[in-house]
Amino acid sequence: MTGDGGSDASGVDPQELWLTSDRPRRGRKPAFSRESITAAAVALADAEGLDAVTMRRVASEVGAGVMSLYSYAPDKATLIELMVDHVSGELPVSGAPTGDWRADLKAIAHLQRALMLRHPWLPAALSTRRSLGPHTLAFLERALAALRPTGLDGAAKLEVFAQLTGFVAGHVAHEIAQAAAARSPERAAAEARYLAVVAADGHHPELAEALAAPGRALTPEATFTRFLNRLVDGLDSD
Amino acid sequence: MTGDGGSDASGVDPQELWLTSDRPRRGRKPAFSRESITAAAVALADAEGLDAVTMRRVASEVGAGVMSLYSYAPDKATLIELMVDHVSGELPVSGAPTGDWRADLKAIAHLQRALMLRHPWLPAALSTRRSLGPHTLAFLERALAALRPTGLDGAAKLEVFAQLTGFVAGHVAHEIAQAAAARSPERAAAEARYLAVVAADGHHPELAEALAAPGRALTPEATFTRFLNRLVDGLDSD
DNA sequence: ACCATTTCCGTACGTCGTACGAGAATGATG
DNA sequence: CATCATTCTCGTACGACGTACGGAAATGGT
Repeated sequence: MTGDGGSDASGVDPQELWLTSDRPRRGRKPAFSRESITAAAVALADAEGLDAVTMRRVASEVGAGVMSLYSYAPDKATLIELMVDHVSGELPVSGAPTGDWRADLKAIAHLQRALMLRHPWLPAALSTRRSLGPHTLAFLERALAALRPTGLDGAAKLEVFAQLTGFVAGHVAHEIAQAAAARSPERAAAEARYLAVVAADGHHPELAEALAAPGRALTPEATFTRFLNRLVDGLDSD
Repeated sequence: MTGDGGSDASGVDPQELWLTSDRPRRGRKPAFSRESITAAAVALADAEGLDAVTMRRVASEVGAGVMSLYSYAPDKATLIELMVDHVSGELPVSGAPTGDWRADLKAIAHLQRALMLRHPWLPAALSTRRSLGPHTLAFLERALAALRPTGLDGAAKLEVFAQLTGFVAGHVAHEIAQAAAARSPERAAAEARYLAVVAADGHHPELAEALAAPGRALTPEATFTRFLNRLVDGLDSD
């Protein structure tokens, strides 16, 4: 318990993390940094998935002892929040509102999607908890600015942003799962075989028909854009 | 490796789980059942959350040895899929299409939301993997029937259902998180304090304003309905 | 009576997050 | 420069997890 202003990452409030001032005047000098540890964790997750992010792996990646990490983040959940905010720093914060708030909102969603495709673990990490780090907040600020012309009240604007983010995360998660399934033909074949059995049992005529009608191959991008347009275009109808 | 038709739960294909015929003619009689184990796991998750569902806890809840569970499900992930399909059995399968497919689709979404509120671990369990058990398929069949009047092709109908489910899961997850936050005033106060600091730093004018404008208190139900309407009402605009 | 088959489950292994606390490094103070 | 409080480093250890292994027990077919 160091009171406020210490650089250690303990504290009751999760938010207190983002408020820690950076340099204590006494004591041993830190050999690592929150930044480098977070970056290593992100690189690990990008390369091998979120499950590969263990305290031991991150520590060895960064050349530290395992327990040293706990000087920079009080627990693993916090480290993941740091990761989320870290990659959120890749989101452009400039690009002020154009006046067409629908277009602005769609552009924002596309930025989020691109980020999540670049860091496929992000939707899963977001589903655990909402982070409120500086980069996340900067992007939120941009989204709120874009929503200004709607005249919505504060709570509604925040709600729209949360909903939009949730929508993008859900879509990208699905998109990634599809891509992964397509990459392992054995799994895909097994599922197809199973569905064929179900379709043949006579109790699922609609499913049978849906599977029989091929439907044109649509890029994930196109599907995303279509649903996004539907959601955003309906946004001011109360 | 028992070939096909055995009651053990092994097999390369995850789907094979749902195809296992139930009674092998030889060997010791099972002391438990997939059903009772799954039900115990569901009860546990309902009462203490998904993290409380460990093989040891489920086994002790059901009066079995830990390793006995593996005669009924090949691994924990499969057990969770069983749980998902189990609670999906609570979804009414009757209630044929009324002809107004938008209303039907909205009703379906409301049913899903109610189910997820009753089993708050469900959104998290769904985010891991899509299950295709008999109850899930029965409900999918109903949704496809409701979508028939749209004239969408098979792939598009499946996509719409996946998207709708994802939307509901995302919304309910958010809803549950909000409710949990509201129930622990300390956390809420900490977050409010933190946001106040951020709002006061001058770099987040939009956020400051959004927080200042109170906005009427809207029930989660109302918010859900609003977003759902937006999504569904835009659905046939190509 | 025998045996193939299936289930039951105690034991054990490797991995995880992380509590503890001893040692090393540092800046402030005399 | 000596002391000391402070801060960081990290080896060790603990409990909990998923689950592989394999022997014991039960069952139905022969």
